[in-house]
Amino acid sequence: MIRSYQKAEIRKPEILENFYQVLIEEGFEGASINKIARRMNIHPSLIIHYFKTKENLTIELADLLIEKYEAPGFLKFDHIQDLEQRFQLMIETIFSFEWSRTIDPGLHFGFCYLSFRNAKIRKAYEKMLKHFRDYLVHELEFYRQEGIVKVNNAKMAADTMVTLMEGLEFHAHFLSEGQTFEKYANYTKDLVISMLKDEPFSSNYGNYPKLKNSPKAFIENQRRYSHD
Amino acid sequence: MIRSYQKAEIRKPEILENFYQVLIEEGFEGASINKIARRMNIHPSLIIHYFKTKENLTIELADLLIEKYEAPGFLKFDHIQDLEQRFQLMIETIFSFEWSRTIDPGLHFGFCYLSFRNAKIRKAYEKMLKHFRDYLVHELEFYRQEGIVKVNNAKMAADTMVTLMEGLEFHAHFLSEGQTFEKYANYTKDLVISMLKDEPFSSNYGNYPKLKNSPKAFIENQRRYSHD
DNA sequence: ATAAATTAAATGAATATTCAATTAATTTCA
DNA sequence: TGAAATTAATTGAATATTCATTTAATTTAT
Repeated sequence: MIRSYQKAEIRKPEILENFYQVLIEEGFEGASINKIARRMNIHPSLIIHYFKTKENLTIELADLLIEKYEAPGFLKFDHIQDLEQRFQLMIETIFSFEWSRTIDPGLHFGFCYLSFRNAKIRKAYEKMLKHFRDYLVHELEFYRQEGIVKVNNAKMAADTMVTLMEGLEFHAHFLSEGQTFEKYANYTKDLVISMLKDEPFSSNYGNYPKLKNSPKAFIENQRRYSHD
Repeated sequence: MIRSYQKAEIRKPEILENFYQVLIEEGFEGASINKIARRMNIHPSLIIHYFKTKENLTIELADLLIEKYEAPGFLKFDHIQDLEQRFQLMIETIFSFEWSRTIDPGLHFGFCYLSFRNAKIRKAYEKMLKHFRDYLVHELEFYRQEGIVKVNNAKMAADTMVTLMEGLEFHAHFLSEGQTFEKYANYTKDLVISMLKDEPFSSNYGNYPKLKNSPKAFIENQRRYSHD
């Protein structure tokens, strides 16, 4: 066997990346240290050497994936002057297909489940969600001061936004019936906006001017902040 | 080893019940045929005899749990004359703690995850959710005719109700921060009602007259229909 | 007596993990 | 600068354990 030497700082993330791929292909039941090693042409014990136990490996992967959501750049819209537009881009972003696919949806549910059994994973997940929720609370309070929204309970509203964001994936998997992600996402956006603006639902339903090319808007925003 | 003979029709559900318990205690990774057998004081191969493979065992358990949700009695409110009250009891029921705990929440997420990897489980789950959604569509159309609600897209509204019901468990697990289930559930109910009645959210927020003793109301309704 | 229910015994494959040995890269010191 | 010492990366081989499953035998009920 030809050895290919790598520094730990290269090898460790490489192992995590391959673990991620094996998980997608084989699921949590099917993913084993041997399979990761085979895939990488390295010896299984090298994985143990770096992570000690499989549990650690799983936890470190969870942490890594969760970091993706906490990357702050995607959720900065300060460059947009018009506050109404800025607000809408935020809604557009967090209910976008691209945003929902930051990690593989199957794995996402897998880690959700694991968080019921592993305190560390649960904590990490919780922290990420609360971090996101607090960001939304902060934003909502800003938009309230500026007269864009009318929320009397920002925390509850933010909780609901997180929950609906989560629900979007649930719906896409179980209830979409072949319809586009966008269709139900738009409905959800309308509901959220009517909640935040305190207007009857029908006044938003279908009327809210969806940004054309929302993926592009999202990606553009991503590009904008990827180099700082 | 003392043998305890049971007919298949007794033994099979008994195995499923014990599998359910082992799953709660040990999770999907930890649950094995041996552990189920040990728990029951029977031989592992008896389980194989009845279910052939572990996969079948899992699928049959999923089917069984899903049936619980499809039991029609819990969702019949015809005995209430006042339509507004009847409508509210429906909302109260599907967003109640008791309803959400029809099955263990951890397992619920587990099966959700499994549905990404096993087509049969996914199908069963999907069928159950759609069945429930269609029930809601039917009810919403009735209440619309009676002037209780104002929905112009019953299917979307019903999808959202299912999604929010699902989201309630998600919230309870990750975002509740020790607060009661009811607190966020009430917020969700208000949101749903404002969506269905097409009123501004604030006109319902906190004002919707929550039925006192909602658990009792739920259990009462359960009792009422458990013997037919 | 026959079929159903149950166990016994054995299977092989896969599992995570341990420990010692080997090779390469890096640092030390002359 | 360049050999020697040290550390880091990697493999090899072996571990015990657990796993689902098979086949054959045995017990019980009808």
